[in-house]
Amino acid sequence: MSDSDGPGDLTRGMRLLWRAVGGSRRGPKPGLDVDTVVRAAIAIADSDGLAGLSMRKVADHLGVGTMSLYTYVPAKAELVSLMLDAVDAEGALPHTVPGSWRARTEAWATEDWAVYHRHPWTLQASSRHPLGPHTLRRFDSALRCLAVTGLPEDELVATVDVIDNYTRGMARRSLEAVELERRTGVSERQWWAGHEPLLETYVTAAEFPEVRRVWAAGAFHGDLDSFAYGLARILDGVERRLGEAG
Amino acid sequence: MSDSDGPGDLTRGMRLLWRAVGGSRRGPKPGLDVDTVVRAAIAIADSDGLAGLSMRKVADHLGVGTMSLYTYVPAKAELVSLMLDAVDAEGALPHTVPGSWRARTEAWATEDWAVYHRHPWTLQASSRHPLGPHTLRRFDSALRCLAVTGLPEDELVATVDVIDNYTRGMARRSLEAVELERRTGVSERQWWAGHEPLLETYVTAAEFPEVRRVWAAGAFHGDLDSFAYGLARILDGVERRLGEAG
DNA sequence: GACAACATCGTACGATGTACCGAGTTTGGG
DNA sequence: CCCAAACTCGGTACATCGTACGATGTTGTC
Repeated sequence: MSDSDGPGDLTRGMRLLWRAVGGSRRGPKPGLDVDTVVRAAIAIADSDGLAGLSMRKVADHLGVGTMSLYTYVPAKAELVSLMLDAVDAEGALPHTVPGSWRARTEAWATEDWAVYHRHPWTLQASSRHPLGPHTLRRFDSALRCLAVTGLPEDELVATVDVIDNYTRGMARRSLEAVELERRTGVSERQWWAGHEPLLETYVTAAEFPEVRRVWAAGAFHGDLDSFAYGLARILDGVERRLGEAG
Repeated sequence: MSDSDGPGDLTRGMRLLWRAVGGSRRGPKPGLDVDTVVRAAIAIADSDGLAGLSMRKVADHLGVGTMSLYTYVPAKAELVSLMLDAVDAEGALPHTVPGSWRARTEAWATEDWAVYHRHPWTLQASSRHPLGPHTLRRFDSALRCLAVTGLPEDELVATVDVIDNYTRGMARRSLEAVELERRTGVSERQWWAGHEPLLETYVTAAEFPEVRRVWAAGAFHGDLDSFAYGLARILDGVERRLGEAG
């Protein structure tokens, strides 16, 4: 993760994201287009992660020279911005789900959770990328999920932030195990089995009493769906707020 | 962020983190030690970010050859693991704060928020690093903040996860603006002013009705402390759960 | 005093993003 | 119809990165 995957000139990236780029007239017909490059890059990131994404790999995948990519994309940072926005073009928008605001919000969070598992690299990308049209459309849809609650506008935005951050964070945790297995071939169960003696030694009840207590109670191996549990708590909190306001 | 900042051999990194490294007898006295290297690395990351952290810079800062660092640290990934754990050694543990569980939890979240602002690079590091003793001690302390609620152990862990993820996510958002200004010299207010015409053009009421509505209501420029607001909603949700259980 | 174990670090290698420039291709304006 | 402008393509080159390797020097133990 790094730092340098942030966009350079924001306005330049913005115009590309919003497809406000002047179509050229003269010169040879381009053999590729931005979307093709972005699709190829996403395919590579899906299988190799963000660190495995290099301009050379994308170019090879497309059968062109590395530097030809720079005809379509000003730099890697902008490419990643485009990738992030392209991912948000997938799938249905949550506000169209029938039922209560709570049902819609749960559908939205669950769908996002699935997207993060389909494209784990989205969680590795820094969040300093400019908003593209598809990302903003999803944000609009999320706001609409909660609009019927009648919450004031600033609280609405803050509530969407809570749910969004929670979903990202839990997906990140869940993906750690998956990524660990992909890279080392060690499953989570095997990892715990292999490290249990080490943990028993260092994680003493004297120094970490509460950790030992919940560990002994099986809190780390239980079958509580902690994503759904946490989401339910958050939505309970929102509901209570609705009651307060009237 | 990348991908390659994940640790290689987990057991090797673990032993270093937990300081289970055999002290050597023979040979010249080491001129440095692990903690000195880690402190220097943290100082650089604080000012230059994770991407600005290179082994060469750390070595220069310490007045030694680049490769000498590898005497103390097996690779950069393990160095970052050590840095993350070292940061968690700072400050008081939240469970010692007097008052209700709610007051303690708020203190804990606020303290973490401050840590993220003191060391923004901790949010850029991937979360695939092994847990060190200080990080685990903070986790233990967080569990203790909520233990008096009487929640079942698995729900306790899930609740800590909710709050932790929320805090990280909001800190990340807050730091975007800070980092943007640091790198480009453009303040958030200036950025909005500069992009307002562009936004007015592309973010149409037809395509993004709800975004336009909350924008017009000033939801993005208001002075709602959205971090505190979201935290209050989450803790409300926890309280309601306590009522349900008995 | 010899030898094993260690610290130090110069050199070198393979990646990476991308600046630069030359060469080839298309097309609008005269 | 022609040619210069505007463009695509991509090879080469450079700076920067993590780090493997091995030579050289230093220290503690027998």
